[in-house]
Amino acid sequence: MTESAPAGSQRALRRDAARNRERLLAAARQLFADHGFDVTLDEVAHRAGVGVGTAYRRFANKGELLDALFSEQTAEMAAAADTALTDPDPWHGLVTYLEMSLALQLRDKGLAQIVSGDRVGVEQHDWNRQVMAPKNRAIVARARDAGVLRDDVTGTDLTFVQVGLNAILARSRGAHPDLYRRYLHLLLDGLRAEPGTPTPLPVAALTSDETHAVMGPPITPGTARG
Amino acid sequence: MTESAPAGSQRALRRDAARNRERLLAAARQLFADHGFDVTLDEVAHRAGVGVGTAYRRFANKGELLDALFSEQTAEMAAAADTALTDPDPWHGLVTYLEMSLALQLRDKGLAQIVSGDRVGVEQHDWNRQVMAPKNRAIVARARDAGVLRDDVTGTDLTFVQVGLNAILARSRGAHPDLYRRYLHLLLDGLRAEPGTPTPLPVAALTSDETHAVMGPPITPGTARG
DNA sequence: ACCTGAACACCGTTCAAGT
DNA sequence: ACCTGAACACCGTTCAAGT
Repeated sequence: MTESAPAGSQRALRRDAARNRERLLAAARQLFADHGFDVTLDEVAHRAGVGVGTAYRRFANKGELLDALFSEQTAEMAAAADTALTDPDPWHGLVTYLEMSLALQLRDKGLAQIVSGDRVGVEQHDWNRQVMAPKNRAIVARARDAGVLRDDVTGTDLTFVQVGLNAILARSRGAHPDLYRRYLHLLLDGLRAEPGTPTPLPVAALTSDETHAVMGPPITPGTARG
Repeated sequence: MTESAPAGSQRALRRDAARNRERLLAAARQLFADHGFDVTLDEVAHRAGVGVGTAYRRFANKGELLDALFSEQTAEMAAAADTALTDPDPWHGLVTYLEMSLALQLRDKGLAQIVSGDRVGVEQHDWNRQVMAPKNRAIVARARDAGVLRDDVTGTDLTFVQVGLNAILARSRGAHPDLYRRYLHLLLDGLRAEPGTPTPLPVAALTSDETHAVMGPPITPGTARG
C-alpha cells in the first residue's frame, strides 16, 4: 500500500525500472502459464535477472504481479465472448464461448486459477467485473431471448459454471486434458430450454482406474510444500 | 517411511502414546472441520496438549493425519450411499445421495477438501476407491437400468460431478451456503434420460454484486500466506 | 528513484537430548 | 518407546545499505 501515487495518473517509470518491470512480467507470464501460481517469486525474479526486492517495488505482492498479467489474458477471454455475441446462432455462441474460455484456461494454468477466483489481485478483478460480467449477461440474454436457454438462467451462472468445470480441469489436465468437455456438455444439456433427447457426449468417461489415478494423492510423503 | 512395522499388523501402542494419538485426532477433527486443511500442525499439537514431534511420531505428515480422520467421515459418506441404494426410487436415490454428500462437505471443510482430491494421504484413499467407487457404480447402474438416467453416464462421473460442485461450494460456502444446489440441479437436468421440461431450480442465482463479492480477492494485500 | 540481497516471519518436517 | 522443543528448509515479504 503506497499512498504516493494520486489514483489514476502515475509518473512514468525511469527507463531501467520500466525495463525491469517488463522483464518481470515476461518471466512471470511464462512461469505462471506452465506451473500456475505456485512458482516462487525468487524464481520469477531470477529468470527476469533482477533481485526479489525489485519485484516488490513494482508489485504489492505476488498476487498483484499475476494480476498485472490478467489484462493480457482477459483480452483473450473478452475476444471469445465477443465471438459468441456475433454468432448468428445464440446457442452455438454460448457453447463455443464456454469451450473457448475453458480451452484458454487449459493452455494457461495461471489464467485458470484467476478465473476460478483462486488467487487474484484487486485491480483487474474490477475490470473483470465491469467488462466480463456484462458480456456474460449479454450472451445469456441472447440465448434466452431466442428461446434456446432455460429462462431461469442468468449471467452469473456462467461464472459458477466455469468455477465448477475449472476444478475438473485442474484435476484432470495432466492425464486427460479434455475430460472437462464431458461435463460441460452434460451441463449444457441441463441448460437447454427444451431438452428433447440428450446429446451424445464428446468425451468418454474415465474408467475407475483412471479416475483413481487422477484423484490420487498429489502429495507424496515427505515432499509436502508449505 | 518407517519400514519397521510388518504391513497389516502393528504392535499395540503404549498407553500414553495411544492417548496422545486420540487427543491429536480429536483436536484435528475439530480444527479441520472449521478451518480446513490450512490449520497449522503446531495448532493441532498445541490444542491436543502435546509437542509437534509427537504428531510426527504418529503420522507421517500432515496429510496422513487428515487421512486418519477420513475413515470416520467416509463412514458418513458410505451411509449416504447406502441410503441411496435402498431408496425405492432410483432417481430420487441418486439425487439425495448427491445432496447428502455435498451437505456433509458443507459441514466439514476438511472432508470437502478430501473428496475433491485437494489433499489426501495414501491409505484411506485406497479405501475410498475400494468402498465408495463400487457404491457410486451401483447407484448409477440402478438409475440407468430404471431408464431414468442417460445411459452414457458411469460411476466415475459422480466423482467428477462432486469435484465440480465442490469447487462452487468452496467459493460460496461463506456467504451463500446453498448456492451449490442450484448447479447440482442444473446438472441433474442434464443427467436425465428423458428430460422433458426443465425442473424449477431450488436456489436463486446470485446477483452480479453478490457474485463479485464471492469471487472477490481472497488475499488482502499484506496478508498472503505461504 | 531504484536496485540488491540479507533478514524476518511462518509453517512443515527432522532430530538430538531427555524420560 | 515415546516425548519435547529447538533447529532446518522453504517461501513470501521487508528493509538497510548501496548506486
